[in-house]
Amino acid sequence: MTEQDVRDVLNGRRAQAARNDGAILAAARKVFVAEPDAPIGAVARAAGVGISALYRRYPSKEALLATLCLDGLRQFVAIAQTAREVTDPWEGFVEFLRGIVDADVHSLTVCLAGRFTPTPEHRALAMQAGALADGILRRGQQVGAVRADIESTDLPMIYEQLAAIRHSDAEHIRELRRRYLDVHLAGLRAVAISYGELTGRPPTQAELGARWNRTT
Amino acid sequence: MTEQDVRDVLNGRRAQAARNDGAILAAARKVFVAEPDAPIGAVARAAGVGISALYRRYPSKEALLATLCLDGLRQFVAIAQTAREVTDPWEGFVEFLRGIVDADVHSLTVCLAGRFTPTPEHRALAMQAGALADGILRRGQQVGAVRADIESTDLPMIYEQLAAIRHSDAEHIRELRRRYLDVHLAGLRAVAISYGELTGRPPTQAELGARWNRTT
DNA sequence: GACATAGCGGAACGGCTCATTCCGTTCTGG
DNA sequence: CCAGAACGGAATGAGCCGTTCCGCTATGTC
Repeated sequence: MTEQDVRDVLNGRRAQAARNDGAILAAARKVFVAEPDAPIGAVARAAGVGISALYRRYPSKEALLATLCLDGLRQFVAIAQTAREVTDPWEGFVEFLRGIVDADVHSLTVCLAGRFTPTPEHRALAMQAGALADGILRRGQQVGAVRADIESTDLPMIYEQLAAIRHSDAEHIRELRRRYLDVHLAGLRAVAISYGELTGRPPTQAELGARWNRTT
Repeated sequence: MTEQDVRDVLNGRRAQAARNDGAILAAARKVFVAEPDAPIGAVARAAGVGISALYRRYPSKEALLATLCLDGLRQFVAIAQTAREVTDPWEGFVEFLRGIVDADVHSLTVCLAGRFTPTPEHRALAMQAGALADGILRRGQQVGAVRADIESTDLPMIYEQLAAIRHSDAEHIRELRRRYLDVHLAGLRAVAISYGELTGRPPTQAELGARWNRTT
């Protein structure tokens, strides 16, 4: 058994399949985060496998999306729980938002919702996620760090706005999102307290102008 | 002639056609702002006309989009010029952003760009629009109202984020966008100056939760 | 060493959407 | 009373995409 396991790790049909499991899920995440209604063939290509390798694991596109979304929700909960451990309420709030935005969890959850029939598990996790976020927000408000006229239903709108930033490659997107999250945070800070310098650089003229250059 | 003109205004094939001109453009604006790649039939339905009425005026979907975008750019320029007249630099900056967001100009311009081949006129107007916005921003910064680490290429990202808010009906969307524009403005105000209370109400739980309720 | 088969790549299929065209009808302006 | 402008909507044809199917390979077992 041991010897076989070792072989399985390196080559062997079964090991390859196991590796494909991860590759497919990772590719799906990348593809669907970038383009929520990408064709399923794009996922296969990104994973470097054929379409059938994909259908062997998920009976339909919908099932794949549902799985992906479930992952996203779990990630959301994990991020929120980590942020809750931070002692300073404001710091925790900031870490929470940064975590959500960096991991692009919003694209994995809300942007995918509506494209598959949610299971009770989806709903339960979504509710838990909401409750956690609510707690983090309230804690920040109670110590006067976060402005009081924000409600927990405002938070998804913040993620949504930041998730709408979709320029070029993933690396650059993260940088831009962090920049504008800083603006949001400055706006969310309780009255008359500045949050600090912006991080990252704004987009360049060339990047923005690219949209006007189609010639086909 | 006079008598004929009067009749034209009330009924008459030609008058009906003239009215359709406006109806079609208005419908197209409404439809494409809400859903940038809506089918052209949706525009016809929204305008209450047949498809051929539409093709009589525009040789293709692309031509319609190009016209719409041109309108949007002109509107952008008009809004910026009005805002520039405002004496107080900060007030002018605020009015500018509010105007852009309320009129959903971003959806008419950038969101449509890439869906048609831009003409030189598009490019020229886009450049003029950019220059105007740049001036409004700089003026706000020079008097210390707008934080200094913002650049003019940041502005389109602000519109883009706000344009991403697309819940339910137009009325409600405007309210929400104003609310979050307030957050942005608070974040854009120069250090240690609060911008004021949020306007509008956040989305309700029910609105947000609707995304998890698909059962098909 | 042979074979049943898990796992796979990718072509083929069928349904659907959508831009565009076409045709018969209606009504108007002269 | 008619030529034709204007129109509504069905027909067309292309393209996209989810899903299925088929032939192949390498593996694990007897």
